[in-house]
Amino acid sequence: MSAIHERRERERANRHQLIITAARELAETEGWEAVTTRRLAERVEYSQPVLYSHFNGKEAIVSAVALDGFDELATHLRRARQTATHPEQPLRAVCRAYLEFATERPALYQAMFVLPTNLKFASTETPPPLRAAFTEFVDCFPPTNTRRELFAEVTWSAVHGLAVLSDSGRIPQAGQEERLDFLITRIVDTPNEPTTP
Amino acid sequence: MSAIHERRERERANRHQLIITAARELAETEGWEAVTTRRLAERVEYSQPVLYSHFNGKEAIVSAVALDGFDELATHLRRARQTATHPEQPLRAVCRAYLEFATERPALYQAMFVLPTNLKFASTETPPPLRAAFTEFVDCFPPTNTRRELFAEVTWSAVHGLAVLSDSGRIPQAGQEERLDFLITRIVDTPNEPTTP
DNA sequence: GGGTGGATTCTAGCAGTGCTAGACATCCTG
DNA sequence: CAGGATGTCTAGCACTGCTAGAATCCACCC
Repeated sequence: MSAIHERRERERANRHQLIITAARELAETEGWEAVTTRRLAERVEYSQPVLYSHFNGKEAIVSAVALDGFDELATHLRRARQTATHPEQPLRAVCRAYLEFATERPALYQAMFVLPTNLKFASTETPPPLRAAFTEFVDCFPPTNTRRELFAEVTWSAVHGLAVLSDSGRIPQAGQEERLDFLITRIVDTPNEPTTP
Repeated sequence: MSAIHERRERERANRHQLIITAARELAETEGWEAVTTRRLAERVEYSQPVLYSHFNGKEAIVSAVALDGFDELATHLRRARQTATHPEQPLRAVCRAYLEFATERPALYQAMFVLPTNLKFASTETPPPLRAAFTEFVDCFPPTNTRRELFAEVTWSAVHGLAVLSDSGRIPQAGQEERLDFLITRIVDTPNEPTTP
C-alpha cells in the first residue's frame, strides 16, 4: 500500500514544481501581468482547480517563485563574494552581482521584492533562502563591526533602489555602473564608526 | 456663445480634479487595489464612462494623482532644504523629509514610484513637478561639484530603497532613523571626488 | 475479473475587473 | 418651438481570481 502512494506523492511534487517553473517562465517571457490562472493552467496542461490544490492562491504561487529566486540569489551573491580578493572588494562584488541579478531576471526580481507575497522578512520565521541572501551582505563587513546588520540593510536598500528605479525607467539605464561605483566608494572607503553616538 | 462654454469648461475642469482627489482619497484610505472604476465612479456620483471622457484609462488617473504628488513632494523637500542651516545639513534634511513623505502618504508614494504610470522620467518631456522634486536633491550638493546629478540619483535611489522596503515590510519599520543617519553620514562626510578617474 | 469507495480532476459558474458601443436625455441654438 | 449637437447612462464584452459540485479514474477487495 505504500509504494504506490509514494509514487503518487512523487508525481504530485513534480507537478508542484512544474507549476512553479511554468509560472516563472511565463513571467520572465511576458511579464507577471500575463500570468493568469487560466494561462498557467493551460501551460501545465491541467485545469485551474489543480492549481488551488497545490497553492492557496495566486499570491502563494508568486511566493514560491520568489523563494526559488532567493535561493539562486544567495548562491549568486556567495560566488561573487568568494571570488573577490582585495580586502575592500567583497561588498563591491556582491552589489554588482546583485544588480546583475536584478537586471537579468527582472520578473523574478519583481516576485522577490516588489510584488506582494506571503514571505516573512526580518522575522524568526524568515525562510532560510531569504536569510542566506541577506547574510551575504552582512558577511561583507568584518565580524568586529558591531553594526554589520545595519550596514547590510542600508547597502541592500540602496542597491535595491538602484535596481527598481532603473527597471521601471525612472532612472536612465545607462550610468548604472557609475552610480554603483559612487555608492560603494562612499560606503566602503570611510572610517568604520560614523559620527553620532 | 462664449460665456456659457466657459462655464461648461470650468465645470468640466472641476470634475476632472474631483476625480483625481477622489481616487487619491480612496487609495489613501483603502489602498490602490480598492480603487476600481466602479467604486471611483460611484464616489464622484457619475457613471464609469465619464471617467473615460476625462482620462485615457485607469493608468492615466493614477498618473494624474502621482503628478499632484510630485508637486507636493517638491515643495515639501524645498521647505526642508531651506530651513536647514548647517553647511552639511541640507541633504540630511531633504532625505528625512523624503522618508517622512513616503511613510505618511504610502498610497500617494506608490502612485509616484511603484505603480506603472505614463510619466516620463529623466527625459526632455519630464513634467516640471518631477524635475522640481529631483532638483531638490541636486541642490543639496554645491554647484562646483561636477557630478551633482549622479550624487542626487544615488541618494534618491538609496532613500527610495529604504522607503519601499520598509513600506512593504521587507525591512523592519524600526531603525529607519538610524539607517538614514548611517547613509547620510557616508554620503556627506566624505571627500568630494572619489577614487576612480 | 468486476464492483465499489475514495481520491482526483474537470466543467461550469460566481462576483468582480477595465473598458466601450449604442441608446437615451439634455440643453443651446436658429 | 423644432433641430441638432453635447453630454450621460445602460448594458454588455472579454477578462480576472477563485470554487461548488458533477464526473472520472483507479487502487483495492472479494
